Order: sequence, then structure tokens, then C-alpha cells
Amino acid sequence: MTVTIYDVAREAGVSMATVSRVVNNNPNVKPQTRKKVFEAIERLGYRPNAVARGLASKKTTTVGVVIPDISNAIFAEVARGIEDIANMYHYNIILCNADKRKDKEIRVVNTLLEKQVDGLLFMGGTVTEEHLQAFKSANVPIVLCATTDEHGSMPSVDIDHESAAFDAVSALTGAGHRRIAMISGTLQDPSNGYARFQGYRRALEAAGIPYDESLVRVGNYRYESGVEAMKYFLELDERPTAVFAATDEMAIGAIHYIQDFGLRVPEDVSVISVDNTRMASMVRPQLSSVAQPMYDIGAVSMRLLTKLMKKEQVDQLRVILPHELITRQSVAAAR
Amino acid sequence: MTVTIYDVAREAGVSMATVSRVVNNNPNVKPQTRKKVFEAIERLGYRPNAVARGLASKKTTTVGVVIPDISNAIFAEVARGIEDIANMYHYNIILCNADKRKDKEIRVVNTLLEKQVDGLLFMGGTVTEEHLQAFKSANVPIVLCATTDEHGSMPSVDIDHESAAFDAVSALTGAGHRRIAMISGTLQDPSNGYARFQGYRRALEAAGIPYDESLVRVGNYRYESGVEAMKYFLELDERPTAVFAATDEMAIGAIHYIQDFGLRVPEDVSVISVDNTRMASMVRPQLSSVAQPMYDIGAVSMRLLTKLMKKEQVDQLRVILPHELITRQSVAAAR
DNA sequence: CTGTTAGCGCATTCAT
DNA sequence: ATGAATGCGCTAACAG
Repeated sequence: MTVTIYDVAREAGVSMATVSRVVNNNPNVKPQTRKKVFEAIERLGYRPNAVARGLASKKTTTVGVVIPDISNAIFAEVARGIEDIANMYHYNIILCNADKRKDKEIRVVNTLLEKQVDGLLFMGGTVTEEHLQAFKSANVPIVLCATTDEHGSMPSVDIDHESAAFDAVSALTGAGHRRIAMISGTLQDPSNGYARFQGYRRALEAAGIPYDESLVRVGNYRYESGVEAMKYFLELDERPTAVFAATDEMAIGAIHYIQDFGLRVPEDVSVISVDNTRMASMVRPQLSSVAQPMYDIGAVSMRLLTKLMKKEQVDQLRVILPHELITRQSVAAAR
Repeated sequence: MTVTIYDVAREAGVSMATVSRVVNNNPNVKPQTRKKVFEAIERLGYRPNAVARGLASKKTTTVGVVIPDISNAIFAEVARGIEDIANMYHYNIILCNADKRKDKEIRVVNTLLEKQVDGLLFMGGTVTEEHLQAFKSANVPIVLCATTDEHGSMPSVDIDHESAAFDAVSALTGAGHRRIAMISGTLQDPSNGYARFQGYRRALEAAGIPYDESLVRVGNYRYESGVEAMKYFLELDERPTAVFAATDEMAIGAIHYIQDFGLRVPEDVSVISVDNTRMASMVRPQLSSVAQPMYDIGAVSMRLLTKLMKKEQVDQLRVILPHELITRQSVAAAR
């Protein structure tokens, strides 16, 4: 049924070793025999079996990617960066959603390892001791992507979420705001959640503004939770004059609630966030936001992984990509 | 270095066949020996090699997915549907972006086939004769996902784009609009482009409205092209009173340009589109849009593929999922 | 219920 | 530059 390297060898009148050589572009083949082999391949419609090759060579040219949720625009962007670079180096990607759930994360890491991936890109929630355990049992390189572990024992590429939040809030304090609310993500989340909250607190502190916990609401990153939080803030006796949201979606929810409430953005309330997704410029007023190079995070981490897989020298095992404040129209000076 | 099934067999004092049996949950093993084997596995830290298994069994429990662009929210949603169902049936996904470019599409189909995937989900642009050729050379099932071929020779799951556009435009004619513009996608694209354009024309016709080609602009699906098109329409001597956009993003661009121009939506100009992405309810006014069940398209196509891979009986080789008009605030009666 | 024996399709020595 | 032989780690008859 299926045509194998052996069939090709017979058809071309050579040995399977020779066929293997031409298929793998080994230069040690006379052009003439190479031609013969190619013709036989053509005639028979031979297609190399990558699984057999993988078993024999112990290389599959595929890497595993564990991702929280591919339907989330942020991660999808990272994934695209990964795949583009992977493609460039002739790797394929096995993609697994793990929803930031530890059990699922560890499970997929193991099945990926069983599939003999040549390397692993891990994008997830908190990296726990158990994760490290699973990683250690791998004999292929693993790099953390858009996550970091506390110990700093793993290769990783990420941005500095704390500092990104700091910059966003500083834009607010810099504009003279003193009563600044935050719509946070869950504090259990180390990157989107806790780190951004910390950046908020540090920026407040740097501006000499006391922390007021009644000015912080925890959302779930989504639009609706942005409007909910804003609703709460606007009912406060002393309303905030500015709001920092941990994600664009929540910021947009906040903007819309402010507007529906009869107030104006940014004249009455300034809004800023971090993510700078496409949506940021698709709202009115356009949203100021800290841009995170998600595509690049994917691309750089995949590039790093290729180096590790090829055992090349790498100078930077832990890379932090720069973020950038994109100023649009949602922030005004405090009155 | 690596511990194999043979090592486990020796450690447990059984044959490799027995180890294979317990690993594969074959019931024909005495509970006692099963226990012994599990202990040996534990002690040695044995991890089954899926590549070797794949070679021996001719099944890899992985399916290939070719997708236009994972960073596009629409496709990412489909991908999530695919992965969820795949997971449920213990398949993994190899994901390849092909940007709707024929050469790339055919190339990845071939490498996926080389990797011995058990099945293939194809999401792309036009399915040409060359595609069919490549598909035919596969000896695994393939289903088209969010695409169809003209001949109808392939299993597929999709929505009826023409009818979706028809419904959207009919909502406009139903509201009394006669001067209805369209912001189309490229007409070369069979689903998002041409089919939606055809639906527009048919709805016009059904309402007895003559087709006016000056009322159609071709965009690139993105926000900016929506504002560009709207700019053109509002400069017309006789402005449209309603606009149908082929995607939410273009619709939102149109809405914003209308508002920036000093007109109101929907009072002055009604806007409707198809896609119903999350963004539709994240604009003001909220956008009426025809919902396409992207997640379901992914889920159903993967489910169909599993049936095909298991050679189960399937009653419907070509399924069309229903769409639904979601009425929000962007359409008003014509004055 | 368990063990023996062949491959699966290919890369890779080692010769020649 | 080419061929012969071996084994990668596992499943799948088959035998018992």
C-alpha cells in the first residue's frame, strides 16, 4: 500500500542508504544517481515517513506549545510569533490549551514529552514546584514564554509587567491625578494580576499618594467586569479622576460605563491600560495603553528554543522585552 | 539513558508484551502483574515513546490543522473549538498558519501528511484543483473547516455565508432602507468576500432595489478600511442611509467615521455586519451583526473528523451550521 | 493471562 | 560514492 524508501531503492536500482541520502540532502551522492532517485520518487509518489525518521534519528522537528487559551487575542498573537519562527527553522508546532490550570498544564507537558517533541514552549499561569518537577523530567530544552518562575531557574522571555503597570500609572500621576483607581486582574495571576497591581502601588508610592484599597476592584480581564468595576467607582462618594485597568477590554468597559453614566473621557475621568490590543484604537476616545510586544515574545522565545535545541551558545537565558506607552486620547490632565 | 519498555519488563520480571498491555490498558492482565508493572514504571520513571508507538501501530493520535492565521480572532475561535474536541478524543493538534496562500497551504498539507497525522482539518482560501490533488494523495480523512469546495467532493462544515449576508441586508431593507452601501471583503475570497457580496445583491433584488455599484467598496476586513470606505460613502452626493459591512471590524470603522463626521448611528446611518465578534458589543452603539458559530464550526468539524478516522458511519458529510442575526442598536428605521 | 517473534520505515554506522 | 547491516521503541499477531 504505502511506498517506502525500500521501494524507491528498488525502483531506482540503488540501496536504501542512497535514497535516504538524497532525501536528506546529503552531498555525498553523485548527481546522476541523485537524479535517478528523484525520478523514482516522483514515479512512485513516495512521501517520507516522518515518524519512522523520528524514531531512527531521535529528532521529530516538532516542538510543543502549551498555551492558556488560543482564543484569547493576546496569546493568539504570541502563538503566531512562535509559529512564524518555528516555520522558518522547519519546526512544526503541537498546540495545547491548558487554561492556566495546573493539572492540565502538567498533563499536556507530559503528553508532549511522550510525543518526543524536540523542545517545549510553556505559557501558563504560575510556575509551581510541580511544574519544575515535570520540566526537569524532560530531556529536551524548555523555555517559559510570557511567564517566569520565581526562582529564575528556567530560560524565559517575558516583559516586565510590574514596570509596564508602573509606567501606565505614572502617566496618570504625571498628569496630576491623585485619586487613581485600579481595575485589576485576579491577584493570583503572577503576571497579568499581581505584578500589575504591584506596579500600580509602586507608582502611587513614587508620587506620594497613599494606597486606598477602596479604589481597587478585581475583574476577570473581560469587558463586562470593566463596566462593573466602573459602576462601583462612580458610586463612590469621592470618585476617582483616573482609572488604570489591567487589560484593554476592562478599560473599554470602563470607558463605556463612564460615558453611559453621562461623564466624559478623558475630561471627567482619564483611563489607561496595558495590552495595546487592536481594540485600543477602535474605541472612542482611543485608548492610551502600554504596548507589550506579544508577537515578539513568541518569536524570541521560539528563537531561543531553537538555539537551545541545537546546543548553540546563548548569552541570555532570561530575556525581558521592552514595553512602550502608547499615548492616545483617553488621558487628560487633572483639573 | 532513556528507559524503554524493555527496561520496565526486566525490572518487573515480565515480558515487554505485558508491559505494553498495561500501558495500553489492555484488560487481559492479571491485577497483580499490572500492579508490579506499574511499580516498575514508577521506579524507573518510564515514559512511553509515542513516536515508536506511532510507527508500530500506524496511528499517531495527532491531527493536522491548517489555518489561515491564528492571530485572527475568528480563526482562533475555530481553533479553540477544534482543540477542545480533539482533546476530548485524545488527539493532539499540529497547527500550521498558511495565510490563505495556495503554495503554503499545499506545502503544509504535505508536511502534515509526512508527519503521519491521522486526519486533517483544512481551513483556507479557495479550494483549487491543486488542493484536491494534494488531498487525494492522502490516505487519511480530511475535512474542510469554514470553507467549502465548489464540487462539493469533500467533507466540510461551514455556514452559509451568502445567506448570512442576505439576512443582514434584509434587516436593512426590512427597516425601510433603499440606499444601502456595502463594505465588502475581497471578491476573490469565496466565503467572506464573494459569497457575502452575492447575499447583498440578492437581498437588494428581493426588495426590488436596483444594484448600484458606486455603493460598493472593497476593504481588507480591517478597521481602517472600514473608515476609508465610509469616508467615500459620505462624500457621495446621495449618501447611503445604511451600510452593510462584511466584517465587524470594518463596521466599527464605519461607525466611528460616521460619528467623527458629525452624524449619528443609527439615526442618520444604520450599520450592520456579519461575524458578531466580542467587539460587536464593545462599541457604542452596540453593533447588530449576524453571528457565526465559529467555535462550533471547529468543534463539529473535529467531531466529524474523529468519526471519519474511526471509520464510523456518518450521515452528513457536508454540514452547514445555522447563523443568527443578533439585533443590537446600530440599525434604525429609515426616515 | 503471558511470552516470543516480527516487523513498522528510516538513519546510521561500517565497509567497500 | 555506495551498499549491507543494525536498531530506534513499540505493537501485534501468534502460540501457549
